[in-house]
Amino acid sequence: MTDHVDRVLEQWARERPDLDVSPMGVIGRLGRLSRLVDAELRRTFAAHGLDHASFDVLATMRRSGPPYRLNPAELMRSAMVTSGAITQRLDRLEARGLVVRSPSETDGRVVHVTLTEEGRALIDRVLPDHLATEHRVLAGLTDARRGELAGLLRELLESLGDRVD
Amino acid sequence: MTDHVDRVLEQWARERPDLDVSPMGVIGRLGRLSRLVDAELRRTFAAHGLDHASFDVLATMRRSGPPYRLNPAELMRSAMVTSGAITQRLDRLEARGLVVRSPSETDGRVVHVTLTEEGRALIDRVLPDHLATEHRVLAGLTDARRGELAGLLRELLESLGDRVD
DNA sequence: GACGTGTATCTCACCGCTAAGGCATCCCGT
DNA sequence: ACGGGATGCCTTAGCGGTGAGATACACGTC
Repeated sequence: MTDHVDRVLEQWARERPDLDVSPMGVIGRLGRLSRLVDAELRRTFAAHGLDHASFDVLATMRRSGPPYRLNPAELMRSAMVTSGAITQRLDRLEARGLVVRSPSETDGRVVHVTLTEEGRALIDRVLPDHLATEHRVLAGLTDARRGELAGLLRELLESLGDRVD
Repeated sequence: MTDHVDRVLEQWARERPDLDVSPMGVIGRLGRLSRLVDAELRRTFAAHGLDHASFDVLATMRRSGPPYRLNPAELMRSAMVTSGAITQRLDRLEARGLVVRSPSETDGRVVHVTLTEEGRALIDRVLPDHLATEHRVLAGLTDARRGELAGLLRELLESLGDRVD
């Protein structure tokens, strides 16, 4: 009963017994899991004509609550991508009529991004499907194990500076 | 003491109390952690003139042991990317003289990829730095917590079909 | 020994992200 | 009032990945 990473650790132990490769037990698995999960989520997004990047922006704006308005800078921090990536995401979403950009009246540097009615309708349509997919992905863990995992991941995130407040 | 994902869960609870967004507690954190860790590892790779893709191929070949020879298909399964991605990775590595491709003598479809002496020297030079970075990334967890986390991630990976043997 | 199915690799068009830099605007100390 | 640093957003070149498809070869079956 081993996974791919156990195999990798065995190989390193044989080839480079002088090195301590134990952190790969966590980091290697994080990477593989992230790829597997993303691939799974991607199919749900595609079924609604979306990709991960577009979904992320729409979801971030939706959960911010009325009036569904954020700035590119806020979206950038939330998504952990560069400003250029946000500009391009917004270009695509705006071209599809899912968001609109407008200049701020109080700060000439700032742009308001607002979810359109179609954007809000789309994300509300996708969300239940998306959550069903996420549930399915985690179906292999009991609720208790899921709670433990979420707690450990939060600990690690906080130690890396992913704090709020 | 909350992280970004706790904030997200609060927002959804306010905006869509009808939905069970609990799986985001795991999947959202997985995604953020993966991005943060990748960004950290990238800097170490860059310091040696590498990127994640190149490092991954070189490391896979190195840990396979003498004669440091694998096929594109094996690299593809290990890296979980498409065949096109492997072709391009090998093109780049071959152009730098870090691997060589040669036709199989026994199967006309198969290509042998072999680590050159420079390739082996490079990966052995990068590895200690890379492992030091991985250690640093996990420094916020005790050994016991790291073990728990690795175990939970393996459980989830196995439930998603990432088994060997 | 011809055929059909499956496997291994490569090709190519397209897509999203990064990194670096540019420009406009705001804020603050003097 | 003003100069300098910070901030917000956009631009662009280049890179690595996907997805669909092409090509070549292997192998079992009739």
